[in-house]
Amino acid sequence: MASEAAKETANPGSVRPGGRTARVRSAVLRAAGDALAEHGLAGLDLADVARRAEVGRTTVYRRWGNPVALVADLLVEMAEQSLPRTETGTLAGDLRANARLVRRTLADPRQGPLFKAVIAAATCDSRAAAALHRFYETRVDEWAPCARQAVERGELPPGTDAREVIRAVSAPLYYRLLTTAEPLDEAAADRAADAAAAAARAGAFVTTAE
Amino acid sequence: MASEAAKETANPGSVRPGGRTARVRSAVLRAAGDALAEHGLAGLDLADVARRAEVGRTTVYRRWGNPVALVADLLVEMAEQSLPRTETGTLAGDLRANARLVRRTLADPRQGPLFKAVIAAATCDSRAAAALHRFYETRVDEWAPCARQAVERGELPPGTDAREVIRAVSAPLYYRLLTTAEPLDEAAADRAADAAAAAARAGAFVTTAE
DNA sequence: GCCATAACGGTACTCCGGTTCCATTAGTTG
DNA sequence: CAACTAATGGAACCGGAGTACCGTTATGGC
Repeated sequence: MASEAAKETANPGSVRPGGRTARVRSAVLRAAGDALAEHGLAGLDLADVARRAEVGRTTVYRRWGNPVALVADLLVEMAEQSLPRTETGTLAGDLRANARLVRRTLADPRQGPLFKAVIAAATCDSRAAAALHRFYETRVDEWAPCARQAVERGELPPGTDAREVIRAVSAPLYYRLLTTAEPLDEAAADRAADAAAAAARAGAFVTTAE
Repeated sequence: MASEAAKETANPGSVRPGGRTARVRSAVLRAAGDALAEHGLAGLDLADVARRAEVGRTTVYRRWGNPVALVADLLVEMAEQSLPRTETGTLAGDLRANARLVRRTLADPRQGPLFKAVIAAATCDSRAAAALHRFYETRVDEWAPCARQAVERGELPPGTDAREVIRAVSAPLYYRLLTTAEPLDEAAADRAADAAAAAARAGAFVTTAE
């Protein structure tokens, strides 16, 4: 009896997710990414996004409603498409590869501003924050195995928290991106990787018992 | 001849910076801090700030104009008041003290959200970004001596970049704050300090020649 | 291929964030 | 302490962001 009363008005796009709806979504998300990269989160105007996506203004307001909700959806999309990791055989090599990949992303003229905007959105809205956390969770999980293998190889002490090692590589790069005016060059990436490797070897990421 | 043509309309508050003007500024900045801590950057409404500060709506719009400009000014204020650092006599001790101070700040129910908001603002506006960079520059400079002393003591290799060591302590804490849902506990702070110390001892922050 | 309806998109409207105007208050200067 | 004017703040105003309405399109089930 509750069949039509229960769902009320489930978000548009959830009942007929194929065809046009999917096309609209991807066009809007792409446009939103462009707009974010250009003007940042504060300059994100839904009407402008609709224009760029060649989609009705009404549609964007109905399906997303506000800028941060749109960013949250963009993050879900971004989390889905992860790029493969490279394996070099040594911890130092793997971490450098990771650091350089992160650096290249953050220094990219489109991706860099986009990541900044997405982080800003996460600080404003808990749904966006959850989406961002998920995004980084998948990214870290993708690379954690290289630290785990280093433990097996004997390069790192047993009990080392593999995910924490990977996070230690990214952290200085994000910190530099957000809090300094200095450029994110390859030297900074290598330094971040080397520092993480050194700290890991010294046992800084060994989880004590628990 | 250019005496009155040159300045045009210098921002209100710059000609008579004393008395009431200063009082209004500090009331507005305090109110802005409260509002940011509560609703985040996206929820920052200038009219609301004016109400909290018991100041005319017009005044806030005239002197700051938009949310990010207000945040930028707030950052200038925050940069001025730096808290003194404690000295323990060893690198490990000093870095732990620093890490715990940073952690306490970021975990604070008012300061934490405020810092998030301020970082978000910096990603939206270059003036806010410049103010944020200045803020961290002064904070890092405040603590860099402890790494410099460690070099003199022989705890760290010569040529170590002291400021980079301090940044390495904060980086994982900010990274965790922004990209994960995990809490910022004291263990995380100590781990950050230990990792930075280990990396520094291993020479990860030695600036090669130049 | 046909029907029911989810989802889109144009138009008209509303409401409030932001501005303008001007009278009032209070620093600052001589 | 008097005159000058920067700065404030109330009130009226304006424009555009966001909403409501409804006809049109095309998806998904049969």
